[in-house]
Amino acid sequence: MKYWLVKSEPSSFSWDDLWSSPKRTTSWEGVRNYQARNFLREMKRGDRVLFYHSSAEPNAIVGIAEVAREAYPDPTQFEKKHEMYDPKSTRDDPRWSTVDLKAVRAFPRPLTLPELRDAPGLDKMTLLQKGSRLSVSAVTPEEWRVVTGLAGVSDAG
DNA sequence: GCCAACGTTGGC
DNA sequence: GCCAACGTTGGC
Repeated sequence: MKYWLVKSEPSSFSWDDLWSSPKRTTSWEGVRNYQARNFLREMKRGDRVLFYHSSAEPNAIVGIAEVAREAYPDPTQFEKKHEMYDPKSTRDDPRWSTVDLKAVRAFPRPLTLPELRDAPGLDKMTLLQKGSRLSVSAVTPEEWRVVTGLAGVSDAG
């Protein structure tokens, strides 16, 4: 099992939005960055995913989700009227992928960006790198252990 | 609101 | 293939 992190601006889609979705699950549509897309394509059912609120008050990891469905073509790339429509993508060779994410558990409290920056063992974490804008990133098992430890949760699900 | 950092586009 | 210009992200 691998570990990941996804960012979302809560003003567009928050942890609470995920939690209140049918089956606590949503399709993670709209990723339009190749590196992030490649990570989506690597995800396996059951992989664990940290859910991060960006441009938020506070900026923080707020919960754990899991991969409920592995990568499939992002339908929004074919919808002409959709904001994320990509005229260069074809049905034969879809350019963009999405996965389904399911909320597993909320953190007891948000684990804020300053706390993450202060934590020993997270200095290499993609989220914390200067200028990192990647909306989907890989998390190492050690980083996962540190983050869930700080949050005071086990990963029992 | 500012602006550094980044990814993408397009002219050459 | 290079790289300047541009648009976007996202912390502050």
